[in-house]
Amino acid sequence: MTATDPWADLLAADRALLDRTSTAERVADVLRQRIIDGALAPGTRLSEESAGKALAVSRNTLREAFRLLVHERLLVHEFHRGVFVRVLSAEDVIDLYRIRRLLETSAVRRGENPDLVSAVDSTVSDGERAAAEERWWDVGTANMRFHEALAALAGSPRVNDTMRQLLAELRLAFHVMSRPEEFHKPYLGFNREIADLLTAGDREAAAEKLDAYFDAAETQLVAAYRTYQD
Amino acid sequence: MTATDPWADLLAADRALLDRTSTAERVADVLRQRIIDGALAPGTRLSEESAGKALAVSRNTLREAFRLLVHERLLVHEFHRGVFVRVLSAEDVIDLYRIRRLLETSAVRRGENPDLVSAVDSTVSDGERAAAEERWWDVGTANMRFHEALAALAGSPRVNDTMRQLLAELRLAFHVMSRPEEFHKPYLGFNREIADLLTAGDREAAAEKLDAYFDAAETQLVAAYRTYQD
DNA sequence: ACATAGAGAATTGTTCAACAATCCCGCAAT
DNA sequence: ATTGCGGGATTGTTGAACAATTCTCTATGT
Repeated sequence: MTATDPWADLLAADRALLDRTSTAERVADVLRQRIIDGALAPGTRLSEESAGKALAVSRNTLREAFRLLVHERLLVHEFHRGVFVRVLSAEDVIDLYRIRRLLETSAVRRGENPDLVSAVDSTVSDGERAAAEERWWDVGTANMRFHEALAALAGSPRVNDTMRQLLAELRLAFHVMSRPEEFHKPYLGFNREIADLLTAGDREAAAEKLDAYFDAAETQLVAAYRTYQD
Repeated sequence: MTATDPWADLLAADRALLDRTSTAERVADVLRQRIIDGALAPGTRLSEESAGKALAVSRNTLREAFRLLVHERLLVHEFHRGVFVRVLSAEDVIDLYRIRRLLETSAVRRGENPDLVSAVDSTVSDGERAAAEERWWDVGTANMRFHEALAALAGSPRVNDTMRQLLAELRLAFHVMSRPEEFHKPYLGFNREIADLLTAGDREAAAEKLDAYFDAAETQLVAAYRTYQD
C-alpha cells in the first residue's frame, strides 16, 4: 500500500463508482429527482405505506431516505403526522437569494481557474441553444447549472454541495408559479454578459453585474411568488 | 386561525419546544455533542450493536441518527463496513477555511444590524473573561461563537445553519492537535479589534482585518495539522 | 343547523427477530 | 510472501408487532 504503485491512485478515483450506495440513498435519489422535476408538488404528503409499496422498500429503509431529504430541506417532517414536500414561504425565497448572492458573488470575485471559467461559458451556450429550440425546461436547467458553475469558481467542494442543495430547494419555488418555463428566459442575456466578462478576466465587473442580476431576479421572483401563493 | 389572536404568534413560537423530537434526533444530538467535545475521537468506529446497546435504542433508530450525522459530515459511512467519526484531511481543513472566509467576510461587509453587532462584541468579552481565568476550553468555545456571530451578521437562517455545521466539522481538526486548548488564545486580540471596528461601524476595515486573520489562522492550523497527523 | 365528544380506523414511532450480503481474520497450501 | 478458503462477526434490509398519536366520522345535545 506504499507509493510504489502509480496506477493505484487512478483506480482509487474510480472507487466511488464501484462502492455502491445503499437502498436508502437510491430511494432518496429518486424522490429528490421527483421533487425537483415537480412530479411531487409542494405540500404533497408522502405516506410511508404508499411510498414504500410504490418503491418496493420497507418502511425502515424509506424512513432513512426521508431523513436525508428532510435534512436537505426538500421534505418537512411533522411528528406523528408524516412527511410533506416542502412548501417554501416568501421568506425562504428571500433567504435563498441572500445566501446565493453571498456565495456566488464571492466566488466570482475570487475564482480565476480557467477551466472553471470555460465551464461557466458552456452552461450559457447550453441555455442559448435550448432557448433557440424553445426547450424551456432545459433553459431553466441550464440557468441553474450556470449559477452552479459560478459558485464552483470558489473551488470549494463544500460550496459546491451547498449550492447544489440551495438550487434544488429553489426549484420548489418555481413549481408554485404559473409559467415556470419562461421565468429564466429574460436572464439569458445577463448570463452571457457575465460569462463574457469572466472570460475577459474582469471578475470585478462580472461580480457587479451578477449583483444587479440578483436585484432583478429576486424582486421578480418574490413578487411572482407572493402572487401565486395565495 | 385568523390574525385576531395576538398571543397566538407567541405560542406558535413555543410550539417547537412542545412538538417533541424523535428518538433518532435526540440520539443524533448526543452523538454530535460527544464528537464535538472530543469524547469520540476521529477515526473511532461506531458499531451498531455497541452504540445501540449503550443508548438503549434499536438498530433502526440508531441508523436513522447515523444518517443525519453522515449528512452533517461528522460521520463517514462505508458500505458494509460501518460508520466512523470523520477524520479530516488537510484538504478538508483548507476547504473549511475557504468557505468560512467567503461567508464571514461577506457577512461582515453587509451586516449592519446593531443587535447582531453587539452579539459579536459579547462573544469577544466572553472569550477574554475565559482567557483571564485560564479556562482554555471555554476560550475555544467563545472563539467559535465569535465566528458564528460574524456569520450571523448576514441575517440569513441558512447561513447560520451552514456556519454551525462548518464549525462543528472544524472541531474535528482540533482534536488531532497536541494542544488544542491554547490554539485559540493568540486570536483573542484579533477578535477584539474586529469587534471594535464593527461597533464603530467600519465594516470594510473589519472585513479586511478578518481576511488577515484567516491568512494567519489557516496557515498555522494547516501546518499544525500536517504535523500532528502523521 | 352546528358544535362537541368520543369511538374506531388509520398512520406514525419504535422495537425486535430473521436472513442475506459482505467484510474481517486466521490458517493452510503453494 | 502471496493466495485461497473457511468461519465468525457486522452491516443491509425486510417484515411483523405493538404503542402512541392523529384523523375521521358518527352520535349526541343544544
